[in-house]
Amino acid sequence: MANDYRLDDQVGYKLRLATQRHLEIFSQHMSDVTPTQFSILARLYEVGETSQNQLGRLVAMDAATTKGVISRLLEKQLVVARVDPNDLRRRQISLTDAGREVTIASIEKAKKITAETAARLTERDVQRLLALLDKI
Amino acid sequence: MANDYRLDDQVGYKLRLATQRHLEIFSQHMSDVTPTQFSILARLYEVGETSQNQLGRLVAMDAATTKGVISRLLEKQLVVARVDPNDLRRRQISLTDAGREVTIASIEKAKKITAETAARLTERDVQRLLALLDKI
DNA sequence: AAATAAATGTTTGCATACTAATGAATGAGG
DNA sequence: CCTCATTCATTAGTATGCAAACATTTATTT
Repeated sequence: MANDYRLDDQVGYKLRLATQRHLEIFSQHMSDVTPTQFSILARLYEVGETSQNQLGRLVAMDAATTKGVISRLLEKQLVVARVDPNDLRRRQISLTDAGREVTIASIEKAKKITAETAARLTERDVQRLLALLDKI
Repeated sequence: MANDYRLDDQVGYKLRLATQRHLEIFSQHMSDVTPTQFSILARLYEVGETSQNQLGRLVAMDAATTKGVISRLLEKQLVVARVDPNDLRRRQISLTDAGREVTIASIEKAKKITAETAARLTERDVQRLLALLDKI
């Protein structure tokens, strides 16, 4: 029966709504960079110079997706790319000085974003939510 | 300090990962329609003929986004549009026979998708997750 | 009632991200 | 050496999302 199916109670549907809400909060606080771009920046800041593909893997992005994100970050001059002399297929990506500044500032903003997204949740709720999402 | 920030522990980041996983499961089971398209179909099946904008609102989509989704459903001949004679701005959207069939079949698939997405969660976990996502 | 303003419905154009398919460089085994 | 499988990156095509624009209707004012 299709009558006992309620769209509003589906995990996927609610995931979309929650993501939507989070994106809205995100763009309010951080208009210069998208969430995807930010995650690349934050990861790059953590690990230092890395190959494009590897970097993508570190944030669970497809190589093609990573390519697009990196292109946009290059345009904004937040990162630079150089060909790895030891392996001509690879492009080593690293933060520019401007990129580092933006990243550090963005991380502070990101904390607020996370806080606002979880505003109606207790600290325990957040931990529980993260654990549940992990299991998916 | 930017050092006490861990990308992997952020709600937004994990939301993206969970969504990613869900999308993968979704496309494996339902390749003819995307999640967004499906939610429109499912809602349309619930409520019957509705204006495009109204329909979008019922699944929490922007009017512009809705337009795109409906266009694709029109191309696939799963829905039809007719101008509301009482209000020439409105386009009334309804399911075609084929659309109804696809929707009913898709709802069954969707149940499996939800089940597989939540495979590692208990029934209680799912309820908890839905409640937590709601609070976001 | 005509004129104007405000609200609503839809569309267009542009940016972002994801997928599948392709080309280039590398390295392992014959 | 080769050639073959693997890895890295890119290209082309599709879907979703938002801001701004346009068209129609409704409300308000004169």
